[in-house]
Amino acid sequence: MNNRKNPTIKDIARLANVSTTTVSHVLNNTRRVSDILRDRVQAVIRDIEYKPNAMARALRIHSSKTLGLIIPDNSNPFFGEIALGAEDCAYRHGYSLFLCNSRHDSARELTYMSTLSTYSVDGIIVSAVSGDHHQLSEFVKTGTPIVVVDRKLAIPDIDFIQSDHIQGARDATRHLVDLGHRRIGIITGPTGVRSALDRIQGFEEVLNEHGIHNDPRLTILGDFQVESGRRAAREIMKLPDPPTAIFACNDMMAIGALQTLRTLSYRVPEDVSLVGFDDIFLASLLDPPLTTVAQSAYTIGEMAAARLMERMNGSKNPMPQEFCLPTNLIIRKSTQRL
Amino acid sequence: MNNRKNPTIKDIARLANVSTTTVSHVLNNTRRVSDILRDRVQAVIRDIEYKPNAMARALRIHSSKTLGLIIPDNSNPFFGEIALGAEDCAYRHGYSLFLCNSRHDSARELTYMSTLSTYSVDGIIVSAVSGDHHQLSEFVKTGTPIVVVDRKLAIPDIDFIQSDHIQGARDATRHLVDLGHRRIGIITGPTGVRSALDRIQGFEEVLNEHGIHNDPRLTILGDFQVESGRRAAREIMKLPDPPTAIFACNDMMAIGALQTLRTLSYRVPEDVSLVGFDDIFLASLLDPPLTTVAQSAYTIGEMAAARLMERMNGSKNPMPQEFCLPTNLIIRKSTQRL
DNA sequence: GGGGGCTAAGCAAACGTTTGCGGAATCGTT
DNA sequence: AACGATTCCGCAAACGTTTGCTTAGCCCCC
Repeated sequence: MNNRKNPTIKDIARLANVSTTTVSHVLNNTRRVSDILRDRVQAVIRDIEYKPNAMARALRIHSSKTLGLIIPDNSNPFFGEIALGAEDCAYRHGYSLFLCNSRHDSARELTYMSTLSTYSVDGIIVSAVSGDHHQLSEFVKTGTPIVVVDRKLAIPDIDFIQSDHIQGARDATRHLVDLGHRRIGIITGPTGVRSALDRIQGFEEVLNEHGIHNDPRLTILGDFQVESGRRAAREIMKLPDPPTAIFACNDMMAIGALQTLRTLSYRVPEDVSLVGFDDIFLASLLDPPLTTVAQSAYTIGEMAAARLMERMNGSKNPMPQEFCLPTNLIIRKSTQRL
Repeated sequence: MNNRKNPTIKDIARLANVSTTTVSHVLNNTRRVSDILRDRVQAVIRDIEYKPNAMARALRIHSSKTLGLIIPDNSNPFFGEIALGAEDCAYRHGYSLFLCNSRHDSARELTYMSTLSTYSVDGIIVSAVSGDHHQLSEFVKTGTPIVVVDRKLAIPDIDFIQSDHIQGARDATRHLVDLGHRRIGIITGPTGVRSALDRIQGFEEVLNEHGIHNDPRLTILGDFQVESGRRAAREIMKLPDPPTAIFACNDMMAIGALQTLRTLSYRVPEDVSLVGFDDIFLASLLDPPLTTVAQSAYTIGEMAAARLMERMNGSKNPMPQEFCLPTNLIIRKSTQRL
C-alpha cells in the first residue's frame, strides 16, 4: 500500500519558493498577490494535486463547513426527502452534511447533538423526538444556528419550518364537502403529535364552517401506521350509518383503510370517497390512485438548509421565525361526487 | 447571543492544576494516572461540560472518526436503506457519517470524493455512477479503506458488496416454473447495469435447466421505472400467445405491469402470475400483495460499514473481497399454480 | 548507600492551516 | 532629494489536541 501522506501548504510554499502565507492567500484569494507568484503557486498546486486539509482549516477558523441533520429515520420517505433537500442545498453552498438518525431514541439523539458539537458543525437541522431541549439550548447559546423542522419544540427564539397542516386538512375536507359529502369520517394521527392535531383542527374547522355536525363516532384514533388504518376503517364502517367519505390523516392509514374497504366490498370511490395526506410515492400507484394532500418534504429540507446559510453568512442575524409551507391538494381517483 | 467559546483541555488543566498531558490521558485513558489526579480532572470535566474538539484531534492523529457515504440518491428506498444500515453501524462504532448524494451526476460524485478526502474521512462507502475510477484509485493509494456497494467498478483489489442477483432471479424463476408455468415473460432492467444483467442471467439459467424454450419475444427491455413496466406489459400481452407468468426485474416495473394487466382485464394471479424483485416497501401493500425477491439493502449498508471498521481497526489488512448477500423469495398473492 | 527499575506526571513539539503585524520595495509628489 | 503612500510579501503565533521524551520520586535489593 502506497501510504504517502498528502502534500501540505508548506510543500507548495517550498516548491514555489514563497511563504505559506502567500500560498494560503492565493488559495482563498484573500489578498492581492502578484501575477508572477500567483502563477507559480497555482502551477505547483496543480502539479502535486494538492488537497487542503479541512480539519486544520476548521481548527483555525472555527468553522468546519459542515451541517448536521438529525432526523428519526432517513428510510422514512418523508425524512428521506428532507435529507435530500437539505443535502442538495448544502452541496450548492459547499457544505457537507452529517446524517444522524435518532431512530426515535432520545438518548441517541442527545448523543448525536453532543457529537455534532464536537465536530463543530456550523449549523443543525433537527426533527427531534425527545422533549429534552437542554442540549439544543446549549447550541443556541454557543451561537450555532439551528432550525427545527416538522416537530415543533418548546424552545423560544428558534427557527421552525413545517407544512401548513391545518390548511392541508382544510383543503382535503373542503374537497369532500364540495363533492357533496356530509357524513365524513376521520382517521387521526397519534394524539400528542402536533402535526396530527393540526390536521384534525383543519378538518373540524371546515365542518363547523359548513354547519356540518361533527359526530364523535366518526373520528377514529390512528397512529399513522397502515394497520391502524385497517382497524379504523373496519370500526367506522360498522356504524349504523357509516360515512360516505373518509379523511385519513396520512397516506399510510389511507392505504390500510383502502384495503379493508375493499375486503368489505365497498368500492372506492363509488361507495365511499377516500383522501389521504402526504402524497407519498405510492399514493399515485394505488388502485384507485389516491387523492391526497401533498407536502413537499424536499422543500422543507431545502429551506432549512438555506435558512442556516442565511444565518451563518449573513452578518445580519435576523429574528427567528416560523415558516409554514403551503400544501397542495392532489385530486386523483379515490374521491367522487356523492 | 451568549457567544462563549468552548472550554478546552487547557482550561481543564488549569482548573485541575495538572498538565494538559494528564488531562488528555484521562480523557482517552491511554496511560495510568493516579486516582487523585484522575478524580480531580474528571470533576472539572463534568463541571464545565467539556466537549473535546474533534477537529484538533483529527488534525493531530490523522483520523477523523468519520465515514463518507456516496450514493446516487438517498430518497431512493434502496439507497435509503443502505444509508440507514451504514449509519447504524457507524454509530455503534462511534463514527459519524457524511451523506453524499451524487444525484447520478458523475461530476458531483467526483467533487464529493475530493471533499471527503479533504475532510480526511477514515473510510468510504460508494455506489458509483461514474466509470471514472481515478479518484477512487487515489483513495486506495492513500490507504483510505473503501468498499463499493451494489455497482461494481473495474478497480482491482477493492471490497465489493452486493446482493446475489443471479440467485434471486433463479429463485423467482424457479418459483414460477414450480407452479407449472412454462411460458414466462421477463421485463428486464437497463442494459449496461450489471445487476440487471445478473437477473436476466439467473432467469435464463433456470429456463435452460428445465429445457424451457427461451422465446426472445418474451423478454422486453425495461429501465427499472414504473412506466417501462406498463409499456412492457402492454407489449408482451399483445403477443399471439402471451405468457402465463411475468418476471419483472424490479418491483417498480412489476407495479407498472400490474396496472396495465388490470386495465387489460387480466386478473393477477388467476390469469397471469407476476413476480418482482427488491421487496420495496409497497410490495406488500399492493393488491394483490406482490410475490417478490427481497434483498436486504440495510444489510448491505451495514456490512459495508462493518467491513470498513474491520479494515481500519484491525491491524491486519485482509485481502479485498467480494461479498454476495443472499436474497429471499417472498411468496405473496401475485403468483399461483397454473 | 548506591544504583537499577518502576511509576506518575509534565514539557514542548507537532499536526496543517489562517492572519495580525510589520518590513521592503516601488511610486508619486513637492 | 526627501518623504509619505501604496503594494507586495513573509514571520510567527495561534487554533486544540496527542505523544515522544524526560524528570522526579520512590522502593527494593545487593
